[in-house]
Amino acid sequence: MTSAPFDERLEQILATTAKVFAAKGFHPTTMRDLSRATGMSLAGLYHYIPGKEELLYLIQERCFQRVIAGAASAVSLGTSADDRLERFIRHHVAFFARHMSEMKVLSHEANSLTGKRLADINALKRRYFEMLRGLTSDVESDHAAHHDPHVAAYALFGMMNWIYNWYNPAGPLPPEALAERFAQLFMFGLTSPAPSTASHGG
Amino acid sequence: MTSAPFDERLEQILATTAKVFAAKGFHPTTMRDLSRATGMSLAGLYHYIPGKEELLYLIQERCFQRVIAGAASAVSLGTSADDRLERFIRHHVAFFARHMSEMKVLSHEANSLTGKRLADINALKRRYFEMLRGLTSDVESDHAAHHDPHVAAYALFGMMNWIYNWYNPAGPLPPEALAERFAQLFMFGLTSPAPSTASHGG
Amino acid sequence: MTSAPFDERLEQILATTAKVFAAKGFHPTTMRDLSRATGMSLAGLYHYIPGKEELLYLIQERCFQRVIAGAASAVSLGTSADDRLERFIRHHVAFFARHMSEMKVLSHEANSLTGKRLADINALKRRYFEMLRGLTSDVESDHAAHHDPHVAAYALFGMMNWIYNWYNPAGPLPPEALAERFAQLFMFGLTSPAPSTASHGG
Amino acid sequence: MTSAPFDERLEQILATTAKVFAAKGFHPTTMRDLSRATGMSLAGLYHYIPGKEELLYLIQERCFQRVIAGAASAVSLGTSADDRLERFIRHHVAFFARHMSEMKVLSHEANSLTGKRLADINALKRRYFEMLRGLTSDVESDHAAHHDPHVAAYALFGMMNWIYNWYNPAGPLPPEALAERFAQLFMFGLTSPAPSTASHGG
DNA sequence: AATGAATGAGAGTTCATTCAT
DNA sequence: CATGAATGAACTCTCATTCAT
Repeated sequence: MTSAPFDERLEQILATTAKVFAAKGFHPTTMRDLSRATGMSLAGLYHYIPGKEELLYLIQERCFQRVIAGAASAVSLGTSADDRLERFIRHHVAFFARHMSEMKVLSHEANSLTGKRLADINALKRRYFEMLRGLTSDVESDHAAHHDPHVAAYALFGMMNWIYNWYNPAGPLPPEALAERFAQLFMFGLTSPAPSTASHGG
Repeated sequence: MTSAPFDERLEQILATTAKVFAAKGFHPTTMRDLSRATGMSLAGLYHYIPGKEELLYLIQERCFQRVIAGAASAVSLGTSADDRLERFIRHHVAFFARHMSEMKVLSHEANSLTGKRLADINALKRRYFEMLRGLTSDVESDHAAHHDPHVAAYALFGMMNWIYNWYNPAGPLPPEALAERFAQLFMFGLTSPAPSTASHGG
Repeated sequence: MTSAPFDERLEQILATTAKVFAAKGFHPTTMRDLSRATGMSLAGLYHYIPGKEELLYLIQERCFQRVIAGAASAVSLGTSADDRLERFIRHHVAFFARHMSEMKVLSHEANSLTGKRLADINALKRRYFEMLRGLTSDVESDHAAHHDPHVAAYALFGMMNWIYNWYNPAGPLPPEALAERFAQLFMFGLTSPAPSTASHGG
Repeated sequence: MTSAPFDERLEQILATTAKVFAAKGFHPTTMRDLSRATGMSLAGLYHYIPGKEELLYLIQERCFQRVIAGAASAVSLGTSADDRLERFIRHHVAFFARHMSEMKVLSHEANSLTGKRLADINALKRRYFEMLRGLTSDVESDHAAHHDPHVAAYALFGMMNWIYNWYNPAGPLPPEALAERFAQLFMFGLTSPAPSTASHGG
């Protein structure tokens, strides 16, 4: 049983494709690039997917389903509004760091899909966004800080999604530290003092 | 002498092109799209620019020069580190709102250039980034909040540049209000209370 | 032993293929179309035939052998030149109506074969044509109507073979009636009166 | 003024294309074949037409418009039903002989178009068919030969359109003689005596 | 200054066919 | 006997760009 079953092979293709899309962008990437990167023939790729756009769709769809599920699970363990928001942030950043290519493709190629595929992904995006908006809204309520909560949610997403432009998960700043910094920045702002290390234990 | 001079015509072309690039993306936009949008013949366009990539370069280069100059001028009026940072934010958001297309092209097509053109733009980007990093660094110093300041700068840029994904400057939230909210969020965090309206007048 | 023997299976394939070729044309039909239509896998088809062109060849070859044999047998019962010609016409039209797909493929895809296969089919075509030419020639001799007899034969074939463009055997005009009308038209022309119904009985 | 204007060039392309389509068939013909046959680059062709199917459409549409106009004009000179029908036949055959390629493409590629283009051509085809059906109907009335007149019209079209399968206009039988023979066959049948040669001179 | 015409290179996709299992 | 997987070759069409006028 040397030949991998269909799904496994498709998974390989999607993983490789995500890397190439992340590196070159969806439009500049040619099917021939993907053929080369996957080691398959051009026609062979079409055995697994009906076209280039479907590749992008599959990458985005799977990735979104996973972040959404992961976030839901992470948030469910929270004990307070603040705690839940922080868990959301930690999860998002950690997931992004672990799936850089896919998440970059999700963030950067948001409008490279068309028609029904675009609509599908946008529906997922809305779900994910609403999740975060609920959390920021709750935090603001708790702190009697009443603002338009969708602005805060978008601000946070911007902060977090922008990282594909600069962050290297293998660099000196580990994802957990980045997540914590983001959480602190977003909750308490730039002017808040660095939390004492002890505060974690107490 | 009904025909506009060269530079004026080029300006028109760049403005129109920025809109089309913003709407469709750089790669999906064809020279024929630009020919149609500008009302010029395809060959006519080539009298003003040597190629499609140069259009992108010119849009990005001019736009960057202007934000940088504008930011420098805005910041120079600041009376404290906090004030200077807030002025930077206000300026960036206001500029973005006034030049949505160009700024989206700047943010989204950061890697659509190649070679020397890319290097040129990246140099400008670095200058602009360093400007903000200096400001966040100063604010942190003032507040004895010592963190890696480039993370904060990137976070703020992410927050602000992400707006091309959701913000409508002509909608209910005017750019000034958005800028203020961003400034407050970034400086004091989500948990800080809404500033009293009186603070505006006083 | 539920699986049909090789020849039976081949027959099914040819019958299905003829329908698809008739409906879509030889060139636009893909092997995948045939795989779908026959319910077999793509590779499975290749167990029965060496390629797409062979399918067309087999359909044409068998069909031609049958019309030729049928025509010979029908004509052999004739009692006069006129009678023999009429029998040929009746047989051709009836056969066409009973094997619409195959006959359309024969008529319409006459030049979709290449090389030896084309030559083979053309030889059969010539044989069939010569048969009819002999008959029209005899009729003309009998009526002292001397013309180039191959023109008449081609005219009649045109009249009869064209029916795949318009005739529906399941419609109001049954094949026998069509054949009779063609026979009358061809023998006596448009201006001849309709034969009295009585003439059939007497 | 060495370069031919757009329309003239398009005309050349259509003429050449008709020949190639007639020789190889629409589907087997590749755009590269047409590029070679016209002496233009592949991309150059697309300056004149939006795609391969449009070439087929234009060839069929123009050809149909011309036969229809020519037939109408020819028929209008007729002095009796018989005369008008004969004129129609003569015109059709002569036109076919003069425009063999286009007429073969019209006859043989009747269903290679799709969608609106197909509908358009089918509308023209109906018009032309109705023209002939009116004529055969009138002739039958005059001769008190009452049959379903559309069968006769289809028979005649079959007779005439089939010629692309065998007739060579440059061969021993000139188009006028072929037309006359068809007219005689169709009006009076195979059994009618050859018209006296004198009738030609007098 | 401006353009219609033209093109080389390459894009995504399809196809008939093969082969290991 | 049957098939999923795979592929080389080729297809239609598009693109950024050039050039004669």
